[in-house]
Formats: sequence, C-alpha cells, structure tokens
Amino acid sequence: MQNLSERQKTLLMLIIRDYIDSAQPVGSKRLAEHYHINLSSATIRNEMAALNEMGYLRQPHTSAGRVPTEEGYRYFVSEMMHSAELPETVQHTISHQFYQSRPELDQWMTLAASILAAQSQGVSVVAAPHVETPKFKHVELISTQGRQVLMVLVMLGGEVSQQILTLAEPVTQERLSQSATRLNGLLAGKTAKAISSLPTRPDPLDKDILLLIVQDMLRMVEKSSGEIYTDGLTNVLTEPEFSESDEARRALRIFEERATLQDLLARTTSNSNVGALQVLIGGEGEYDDLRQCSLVIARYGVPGMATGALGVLGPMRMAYAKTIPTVRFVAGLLSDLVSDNMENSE
Amino acid sequence: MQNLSERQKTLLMLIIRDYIDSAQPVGSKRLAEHYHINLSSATIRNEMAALNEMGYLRQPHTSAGRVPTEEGYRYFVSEMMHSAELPETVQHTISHQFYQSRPELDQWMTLAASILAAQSQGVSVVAAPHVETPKFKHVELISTQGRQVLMVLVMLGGEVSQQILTLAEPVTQERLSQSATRLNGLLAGKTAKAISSLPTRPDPLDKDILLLIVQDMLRMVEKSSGEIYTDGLTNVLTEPEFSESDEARRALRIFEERATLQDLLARTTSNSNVGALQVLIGGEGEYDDLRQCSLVIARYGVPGMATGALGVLGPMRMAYAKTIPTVRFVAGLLSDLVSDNMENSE
DNA sequence: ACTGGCACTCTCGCAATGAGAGTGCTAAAT
DNA sequence: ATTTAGCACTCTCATTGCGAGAGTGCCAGT
Repeated sequence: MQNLSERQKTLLMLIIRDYIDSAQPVGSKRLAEHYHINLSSATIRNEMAALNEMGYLRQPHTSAGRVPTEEGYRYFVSEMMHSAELPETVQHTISHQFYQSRPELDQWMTLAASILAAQSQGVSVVAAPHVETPKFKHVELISTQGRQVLMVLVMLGGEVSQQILTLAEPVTQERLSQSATRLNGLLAGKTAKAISSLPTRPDPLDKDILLLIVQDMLRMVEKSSGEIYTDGLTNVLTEPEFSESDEARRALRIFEERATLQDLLARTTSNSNVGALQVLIGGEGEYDDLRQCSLVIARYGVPGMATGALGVLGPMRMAYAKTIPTVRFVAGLLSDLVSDNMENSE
Repeated sequence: MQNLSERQKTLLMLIIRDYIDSAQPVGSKRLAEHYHINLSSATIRNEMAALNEMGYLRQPHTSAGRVPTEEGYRYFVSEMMHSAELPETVQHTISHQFYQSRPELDQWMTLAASILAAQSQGVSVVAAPHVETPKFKHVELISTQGRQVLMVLVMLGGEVSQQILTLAEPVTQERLSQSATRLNGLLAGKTAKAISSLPTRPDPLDKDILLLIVQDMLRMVEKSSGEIYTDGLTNVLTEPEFSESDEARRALRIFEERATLQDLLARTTSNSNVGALQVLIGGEGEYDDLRQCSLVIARYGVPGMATGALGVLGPMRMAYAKTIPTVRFVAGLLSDLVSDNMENSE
C-alpha cells in the first residue's frame, strides 16, 4: 500500500487538492494544463489508472474524471499531517482573541467553537475539559422554589456541575445550608468512589435528605462529561454534498441529539493521547450517519488532570489543509489555558 | 378587503389547504374534481380570477395554477384561528408527557420544544419563563478556581441566574460565604431598581468585592431573559423551500445567533397578552431573513409574575392547522405549570 | 348566474443531437 | 524502457424540438 512512486504520490496529492476545492472530478488534461508538471496528459492517464487500481481513486462513470476514494483521502491526510502548519499571522490573531476574552471557561469554549467553524467552514464541536476522576471540593444547596433545591457541586480543579433536586417536602434554606456545611466537611477531596464506600451512618437530623443528596451527587459526577459547544451548522448547508443528498443531511441530526455526539468525542479518550490528532473519514464503518463526512478531532488539556476534546465535522471533501492545523493549534492553545489554570490554583 | 362572498371564502380556504400539503400550484380543474363542490371548473376560474385581483392568490406564470400570497395566508390564518382545536387524544398524550416528566423547568422546556417540533414539523423555540421585575431572594458565592467565583442568584419565584466573577485576587471560601450572608440579609425581596438606589456605604472589610458583586448582579438581573431552547432544526431541511433556495436557508442562521432570536421573542412581550397567539407571515417586513418563513408564536405564564414565549418557525406553507392549536395548547399547559409553581411557593 | 366550449399559453418530460471532456490503448519517439 | 502523440470510443451535459397536459380567459348559450 505504500508502494507509491514519488510521481504517483505528487499526482495523487494534486488530484485530491484540486478536487477538494473544485468539487468536480478531475481529469488528466485539466491536471496537465493547470499545474505545470512536465508530463503529458497521457502519462498522467497511465498513473491515474494505476492509482485507480490501488484503490486511491475512482471514477464516477467510465470516462469521467477521477474522484478520491476514502483510502485516497486517508493517504492524503496522513501525508499532509506533518507538514501542515498554521501561518504565524493567523496563529497570532487566534491567540489574541483568546487572551483578550474574559478568562472564563464558557467564553473560551464558545470562542474555540466559533474560530474552528469559521476557519474550517465546517461544523465545530468543543467539549469542555473534564476531570477523569473528579474530587469533591465544595457543595452548595440553594432552595429555589417549594420543594426544589438547586445543588451546585464544585470539583477540585474548578469544574462545576449542578442539578435540581426535588425533595419530598419543603426544607428551609437554613437547614439546607447546615446540610451543605456538614457535607463539605465530610467529603472534602474525596473521589466518587471514596464517597460511595463511605459508611452511611444514619443521621438523626435529616438522614433521608442527606442520603438523597449523596446519591444524586454520585450520579451527577459519574455521568458528567464536559459540556458540549457547537458552531457553524449553517456553514455546511451550502456545500453541495448537503444540499443534494439527504443522506448527508441526516448527519446533522447528530447535532440535535447530543448523546451520539458525546459518544463520538468520548471515543478519542481511549484511542489517543492529548496532542494526537485523529481524522475519521467516512464514519470509519462505525457511524452510519457519517458515511459521507469526515471528522477532524483532537484531545486537549492536561492528561491525568483535566482533558477535553474538540473537532470539526464536514463533508469528506473538507479543507483538511486548513482544518487540521487549526484544530491542532486551537487544541494546543486550550491545553495551555487549562494548564495555566491548574497551576494558578495550587 | 373583507368583501369576500361566502363562496370565495370557502374556495380560498380550500385552495390554501390544498397548496399547503401538496406544495404545488392548484388549478381549477383539480379543485373541482378532488373536492366535491357543485361548481364547474369554469366558475371556479372566475372566482379565482377575482381572488387574484384582490391579492389573495397569485400565479407563478401565466396559466399555471394559483398559489397563496402572504395576504392569502393571513386571511387563511385569521379565519382558522378560532375554529382550530387540538383533538382530545392528542391533548391527553401531550399532558401526560408533561405530568410524568420530572417537575423541573429544564425538563419542561426541552419537552415543550420537542413536542412542538414533532407536531408541527417545523423548528420550535421556547423561552423559559422570566419575571419582568425580578426580586432578590438568595445569593450564593462559590469559589471555583483561583480568582474565579461562581455567583448563583435566586430570584423570588425560583428563577436562577448565574455568572462567573473574576476577582482581583483570590479570596477564601469563608470570606465569600460571609459576604453572601450579609448580602442576603441586606437585599432580601428587593428589586433591581431598589438595589441600585441603596446607599453604598463603604464597608471596611471588603468593600471592593461587595461593590463589584452588587454591580455585576444588577447587570445580570437586568439583561437576563429566559433561556432559549430549540428543537427540530433538521425537520425543516427536507422541505423543498429550504433545500432549493438558500434564501430560506439563511433563515436558519437565526438559530445560531441567539440574539436576534431573543429579539423576535421579546417582540411578543409588548404586542400581546398571555394567551393571545400571533402569526408572523413572511417576516412582516421587519425581518429580512424570514421573508420566506412564518412564525407562530405565543406568550405563556402568569402576567405580572413570570411569563415566557414559545413558537414554531417553518416555511410560509406551514401546517398551520396543526401548528396553531398545538402552540396554543402547549402555551396553556405551560401557563398552568408556571402558575401551579407560583402557588406552591407562597 | 352558471356552464360548456374553444383558443391560447406555459410548463414539463422525453428523445435526439452534438459538443466536450475524459479514457484506454497502440504505435512512435526519446 | 519511458514517455508521448494520436485515435477511437464512451459517457455526461446542455440544448433543442416537440407533444402532452394542465391551466387560463373569454364568449356564447342555457
């Protein structure tokens, strides 16, 4: 599979690059004319036939131009991966935006999503950093209305999670505060696991509330996984792939049901380390709805502490040359921000 | 403009109804055959010509069928408004879903959005109930990370609003809690206005923090306006209006920038009372991006206390007959839920 | 006041046609 | 042994022409 001659390689790269921004099958003549390679169209034809054979290209119909296959895109991406670097001016513009925004997670996530979408002309997804084994720092119980109580849980590292509890009967704010204070003393620095194995000695005062709270808190901490931000949905609607086939359009439904999206992002946790960038092309056989799409995705953050994921979804014919370095750069930037934040808090 | 004969009226209604679910210009012959009116196609033609003249119908090209104009839709809607009622079975199904969901605002909003989208096949928008002149109930300050503090503000009525503050320097949780306690005593039951006119007597201990907090809180309460939930974006992508012209597609951008969306919803505050249902057809000259769309919108809640808005956006050719009663019914349901909630808390 | 009939118009789908682009292969040239 | 020129062939796509179908407006007759 790696037995591509140097010439075949450059040719393949050229063809794919051309197809990516023309969206039309590219033929030998066009290639020979537009790019000044010192080769005749006939030679190119021969090489094309070879690339066809090897499975990197395919023809929509006999005697039309060539179009990259998934394999073709994979080769293209793996070749380009190393070389691609974001121009310094762009790097500066982006950094600038981050450092002049308010230093809040929420702002950063929104900004990251917006930058990724704008640069790549695709749909961006950013998952907030999340601590793998969160440790309890502080809890607050706030009565909002009748039997409803807002529980705000702060993890070591600053991650915040909240939930509304509906109690069996109204409880005053004073008693809630007392409970919270006791919990804070009891649970400081503990992980979810440590808490669950805590002796549940009956508490004469308000044990049922306490139990409920502990339970809910566990559930919350367990399932929590960085909040998800997206942007650029409308970008992709103008791409021919999406306005024609509604197969591609179905892919957008993913963005309405966050569940599969989280799934997709979670995938990167196991498969890759922070810094490594993955490109999923054509759903990789696993995600049927993404058969016509590509996903460029990366983890960011401080491994072992807090990590998140971010990426761009687009048509398979996406502008990898711009998207990949952008994703990589923004991931690096967020990693720095997260790690700065960590050190600050020690 | 109201000088429509009874026959013209029924004809117009029939034509529009037919066009709404066929999406194709409707002609006299087709009309005469499919619906057994005791009229010949020739007579219908005459009436159609009249309706054309009056501006309710128009022809895409000379001698094609007729298509409703905006005026036509307006007439259609205003006629149908009263009669339309949701079938009882559907009413029950919907109520059931609400009463068996967890009694949390967040759940209700999501559910409402999902029901509206599913019933109407359009894009739904639901704005959480919001108190016009919110009164302070409780504040909590929680240190999350370094200099960052999460401020959670609870209004009378149970509305919750939060914001992250970045202080000049780190402050311990104890001191934050003290400040919060003092604020709670000082501000209980006060409106934003009342707070702003409070004497800002310098506080020896931590006056700068206090000032900052009061300021930020005011800003927060001022600008806050019920959170917005949407659903069904993908519904509308299959409609011919959206997959063909990208003019319509541009309308969807509105859902990415929540600002204009809030604007749109806010419009209903001034224009209408709770219970009244508005139908904006073709953007009504004000919203250029919505020139091809219609918006069915209603306020819900308890006037003077907490109100919100909800609605459905779709192509001008939307299924009003289903959308309007659904919007009305869900608005009523949410009104009940909100008002129940109010009483509960007294 | 309605309807039947007629002439007319406009779209839409279908087939035919021809240009253009592309291919593969073979034979010549380097 | 590569590369190239040339040729025959294929397939798409845009254009054209044409007839069917649907629709209209109007006039004259019930």
